Amino acid sequence: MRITSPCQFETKRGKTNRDAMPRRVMLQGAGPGDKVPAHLTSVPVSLIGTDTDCSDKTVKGKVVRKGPLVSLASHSFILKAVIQEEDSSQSASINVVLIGELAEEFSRAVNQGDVVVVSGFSVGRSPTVHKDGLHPFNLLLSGDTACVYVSPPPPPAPDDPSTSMANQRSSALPAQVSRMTEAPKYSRLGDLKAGSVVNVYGVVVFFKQPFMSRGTDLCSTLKITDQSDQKIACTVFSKKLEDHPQIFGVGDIVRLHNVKVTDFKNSVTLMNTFRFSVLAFDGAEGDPLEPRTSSRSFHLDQEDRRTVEELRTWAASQGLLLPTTPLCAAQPKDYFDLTCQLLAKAPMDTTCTLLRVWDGTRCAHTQLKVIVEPSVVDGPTSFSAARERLIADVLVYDNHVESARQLKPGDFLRIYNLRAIPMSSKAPPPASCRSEEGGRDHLGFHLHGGTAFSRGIRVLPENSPAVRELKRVMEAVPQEDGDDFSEMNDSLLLEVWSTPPQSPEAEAMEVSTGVCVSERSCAHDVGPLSLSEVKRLHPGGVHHVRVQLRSYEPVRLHQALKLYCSKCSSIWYTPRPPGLRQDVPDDELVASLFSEASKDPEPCCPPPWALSGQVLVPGESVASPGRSLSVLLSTDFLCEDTKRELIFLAGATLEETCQLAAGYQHVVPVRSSGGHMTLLDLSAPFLLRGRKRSYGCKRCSEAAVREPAFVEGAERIDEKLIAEALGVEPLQFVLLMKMKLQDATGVLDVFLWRGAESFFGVAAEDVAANQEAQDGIRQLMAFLCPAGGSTAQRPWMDLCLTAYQGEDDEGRPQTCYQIHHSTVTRPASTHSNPA
DNA sequence: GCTTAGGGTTCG
Repeated sequence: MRITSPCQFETKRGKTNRDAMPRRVMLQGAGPGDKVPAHLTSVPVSLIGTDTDCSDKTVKGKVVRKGPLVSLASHSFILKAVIQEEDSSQSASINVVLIGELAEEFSRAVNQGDVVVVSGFSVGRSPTVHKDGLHPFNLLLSGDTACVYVSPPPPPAPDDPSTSMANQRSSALPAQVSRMTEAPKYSRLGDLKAGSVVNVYGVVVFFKQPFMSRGTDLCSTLKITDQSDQKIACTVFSKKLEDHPQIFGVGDIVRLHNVKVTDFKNSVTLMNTFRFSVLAFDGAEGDPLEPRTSSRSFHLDQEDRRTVEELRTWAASQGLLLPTTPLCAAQPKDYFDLTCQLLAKAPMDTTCTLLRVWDGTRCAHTQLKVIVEPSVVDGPTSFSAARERLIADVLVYDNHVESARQLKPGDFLRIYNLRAIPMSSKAPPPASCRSEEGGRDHLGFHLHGGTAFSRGIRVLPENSPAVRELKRVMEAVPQEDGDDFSEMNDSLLLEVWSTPPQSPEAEAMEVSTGVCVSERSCAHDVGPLSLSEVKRLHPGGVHHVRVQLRSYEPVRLHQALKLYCSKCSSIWYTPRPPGLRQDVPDDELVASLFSEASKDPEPCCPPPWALSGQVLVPGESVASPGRSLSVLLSTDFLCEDTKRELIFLAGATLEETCQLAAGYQHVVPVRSSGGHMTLLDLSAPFLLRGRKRSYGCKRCSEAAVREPAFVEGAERIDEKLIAEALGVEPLQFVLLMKMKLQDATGVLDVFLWRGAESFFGVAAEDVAANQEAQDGIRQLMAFLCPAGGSTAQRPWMDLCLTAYQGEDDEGRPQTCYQIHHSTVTRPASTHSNPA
């Protein structure tokens, strides 16, 4: 999720001195010392357990998953990967956690698909075994002895059409060289030099579907742009359709590898070279980051994702995304792109095919219907009268007849540059056509021959956002003929597509309908405004609106949970709440920080104010009996009532720490370092209280283990007191969402942040700690914005918005909005039991 | 063997 002011995002990127770094990720065949030492013996993954003597052992496996490189404080890194044993008859996978420089080097030098041999590891319990179903233990690689030996993947089979770029390079070049180019550099489109071969990202501003050239190949042409604001043409020639970019529309984002920069008529042009590859992405912010490619192996890392997100944000700010037009909005003489489903098709003659399509909306104009012989129709030959009113008859000509031949009824299509042709009522339509009713403005839909203006047809995959939206609209259309359906008028269908009616009467009608499910708690004496009125006003005001929720980000709600530092105003990504997925840092990473800290305990003398002791971790079973851990107790808290309130715990795993946190009021995880106690890295919680975990700001904290000041008369210690003593600036859990609101006059993006807790009626801290609170928010969002529901089904909300001056990504002033003083009041029926 | 295209609305 991207937002603009008032919040600043922290980008967490460490720096390391690469020249000073010893190489411990060895490329086999790259030089001396790159071979796995002969005295090491390989151990099968299935035999790994905590009793494995790891000192002279190696584990070999293919890297089937490589996680992002996550930076910790002190310029250190952590990275998680999964390796899979290839040779064993029953394939076994195990998590590998790398820490420090090794993690950074691994991230740079190892790709998914590589075979690695690891040595110098230790074995720990995998905290994610129940979730990922992988090996109950994991391999921890850190310190000077840990080493990774890498072999490039085997060369691809000669008949494999989806040969990856990495594979080609690995087989064509020495390993060392291939790895140097493994993290590709991308050129800005403003910096291209003729004659060079480059990798680029760009937003598509023009494209043609692949078409047959006069030569031997299919040809695609693109025009792309980026923040340097150059529009660069790109031509792809290849006989194979799968080599071509899969562009669905203007605004898509493409990543091109190995394109040659040439000059044509004093303009820079890009052309594919023999190592060319392309990925395409949806261009809308918030869409899944699913690359479209027919290559089965490609490399996409965090940096790539970040680049795509940046381009999406930039493209949105430049208005580069062009929406398609629903049938109900098609006007005579329009050229438009139509996203639709094919119901039936029929050949008319050798140069013309009829496609019968619908998109769930009804054309506002009387349509020309094409009469065909039922025997030549592919698909149903007749539909109910109600459905028939929603069907558009599209005639496609010439080169598009061949594309139409490949289509099957049921396919989801995008038809580019479709023409709505007004048929004059004075000149009678051709004999093969009849109008639905007698009328003046009959519309015919034609896809003319040629490829100008992207003209063509493309099948969209079922999982694409456009098709999901299309299905959502279609599902809202009643299935049966009936009175209710015949009552359904065009304005309702327009509303389903969220195309605002223009007339004030329509506005008034819309605003007055619907059940309202929220209330304002503010005392502002202002009247309700429409969104279009709000947008016309300058920042600085407070507005009351009645709106529906059109969409929201992040869709994965746990990502709305952030950690906020009130001192430096940074918003940090949250650690994953138990049981949910999160990117950085997740529970596995937090767990490995504990594991790392619990290894090789150095002797450590307790500070004078503390007493050392032992605590027994409750054992789960005979197989894993409880063990004793050393703890420090503050002497001040040894008196009768408070002695169980604060303990400093060293050498415990995350799992053990959580178990102890259930029995003690306040648990501070510590480790010994250089003979004295320190806190763990601040990616780990500095304090656990029952299920609640407290985190500190990496920027503002100066952590040290110190005795909390006992406040005279205070009955209990709390997070604040402990954080102060430890020099930790505690982070606050916050909820942050971006919502797209709509009313009959338009849409408006607003933030829900400061007002989020009162909006949802829940504390962010509780959302972080318990599943019920998370489920509650999820249900509430589903109620406000039901998946598959029509706009008409969405409840209305009375909201109070504050408008303020923020900045966009380039620092330009932009009016931002936040929801405040508003609470959703759900009807009783939606208070469903989470169980 | 190393081109092909190099956008810019229509027969119907």
